[in-house]
Amino acid sequence: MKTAPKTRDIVNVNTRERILNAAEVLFAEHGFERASLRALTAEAGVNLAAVNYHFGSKAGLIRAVFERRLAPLNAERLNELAALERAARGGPLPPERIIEAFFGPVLRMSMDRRPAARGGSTQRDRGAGSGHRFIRLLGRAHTESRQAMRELLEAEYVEVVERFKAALTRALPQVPEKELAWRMHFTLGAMSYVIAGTDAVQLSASYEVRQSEHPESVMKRIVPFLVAGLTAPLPEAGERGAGANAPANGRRDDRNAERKAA
Amino acid sequence: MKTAPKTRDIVNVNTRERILNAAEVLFAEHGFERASLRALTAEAGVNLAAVNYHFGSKAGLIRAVFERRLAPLNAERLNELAALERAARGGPLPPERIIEAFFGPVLRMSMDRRPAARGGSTQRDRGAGSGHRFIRLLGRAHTESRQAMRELLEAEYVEVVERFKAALTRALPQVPEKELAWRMHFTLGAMSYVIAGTDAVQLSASYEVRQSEHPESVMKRIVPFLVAGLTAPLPEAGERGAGANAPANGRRDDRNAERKAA
DNA sequence: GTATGATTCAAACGCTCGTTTGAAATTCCC
DNA sequence: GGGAATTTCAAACGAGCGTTTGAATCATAC
Repeated sequence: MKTAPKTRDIVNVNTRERILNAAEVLFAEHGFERASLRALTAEAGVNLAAVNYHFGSKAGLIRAVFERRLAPLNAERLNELAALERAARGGPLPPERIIEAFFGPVLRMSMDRRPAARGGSTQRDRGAGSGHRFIRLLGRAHTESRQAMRELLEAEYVEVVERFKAALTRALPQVPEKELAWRMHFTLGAMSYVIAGTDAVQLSASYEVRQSEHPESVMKRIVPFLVAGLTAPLPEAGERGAGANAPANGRRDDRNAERKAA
Repeated sequence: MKTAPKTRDIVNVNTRERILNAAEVLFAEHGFERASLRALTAEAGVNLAAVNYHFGSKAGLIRAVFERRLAPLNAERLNELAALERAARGGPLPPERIIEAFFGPVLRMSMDRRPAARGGSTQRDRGAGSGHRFIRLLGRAHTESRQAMRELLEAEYVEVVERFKAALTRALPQVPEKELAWRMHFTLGAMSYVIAGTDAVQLSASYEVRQSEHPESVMKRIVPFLVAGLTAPLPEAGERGAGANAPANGRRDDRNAERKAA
């Protein structure tokens, strides 16, 4: 067909990477099941059998797609957290810094719109950057329910989750461990939803909201939201608290009112 | 095979409902793609062709599964909201009541563990209640990216979203419309993640957290979290507020840049 | 009882999928 | 330059999918 890779580019793009790049695109676009190896290898301009030759199976390919990007991403998260802790000299970190260290690398990667890895996209170039594509894929993976996918992500995430949980525990000593686990769960949900970009309920009229918003502005919006949630008054304590009836002014400088609970 | 439905039960369970019930189970368990009509009709104890006879196609079946439950669910949401507004006599509602009106019906439905609809589950009875099953399915649908699914949900949700958005706008007048749209987006993300029950990153050690937790206690935890987020200090305004300790480096002083909105 | 319409059934159709195969092409190394 | 290893290729395999078909069965009204 349109395979012109007889004459290799100056920078020879090997088959493995072409497959990985095409897989990122198509998995993000159609999901893991619906993206067929035939469509995928056509997009990459390689032979159908190449996937099984290089990755053993489709499942192996999926694993490789994640390993290629998730490891550096999580390493960056840990780096940022370590830098914060170094700067804090043993003191607790501000929760917003922790959130930023976790979410920032993802958002920054989602801004990465350089052409894929090593001059890859030979076929029709989709313009979208490799990072951006992977982040969409990652969001999808977060809400995936297949056992294999869960295990794959869990393995990659285990250290990151441990470290960030510890940091948050120190940053929010007034929040009991169980409560904090739940709040991290809510936090992860909000984040996943955002990076997945698949708001099934497009908020109707305000649909345009998400369109063409810059990642930095997303960060500016989500961090206060999550920090407020993480530091919210504890549920079991007293009244329903928060901005309850006397609502309006989101001010709530009663911040450390949440003294309750050990 | 094990099909004994020659002798109908006293309460005749018609084929349509048996299919819908089995579809709920298997779609929730394996997803829409992976759950085949063959497995589904076997579970229901009906003939393979019955799906196409009664629902036209697999897509028609999916649509029917949602319509059967989503319409009543959203009607209940609107009812609760209307009751709140009646009680408030024109005044703004407390945000936590609005959250509860939106999330409550879902959580309550997830507690519904009565046997399916009309004595349905003839095959091996899975014990799980029909409501519970559907909610898991709904959570999955929320993170689904297929165009048809998005449109289906959007159609069912459009009125609910409009009404709740209006209520929140009135309850939180200090939050600009665009900011509120984003915060609703985050809110929906946290909710979807919870009801989907597919936390890919199981928070490792605290994995047991989500296990066997009662819905009411989930509600008690998530409502303060979300209300705090919805009423958080605005990002462009003044300090990062919240529980921010003081210190740390990353201070960005460009604060009130961005004077946007209405 | 018999005609009529609705429903169920076993079987097959056409298609796409992931994977395998064995030969051809290419690359590598001496 | 030649032999071995690696990589690519066209083709096919076998399985599973959603759907269709046409006859058998059932329910209902005369």
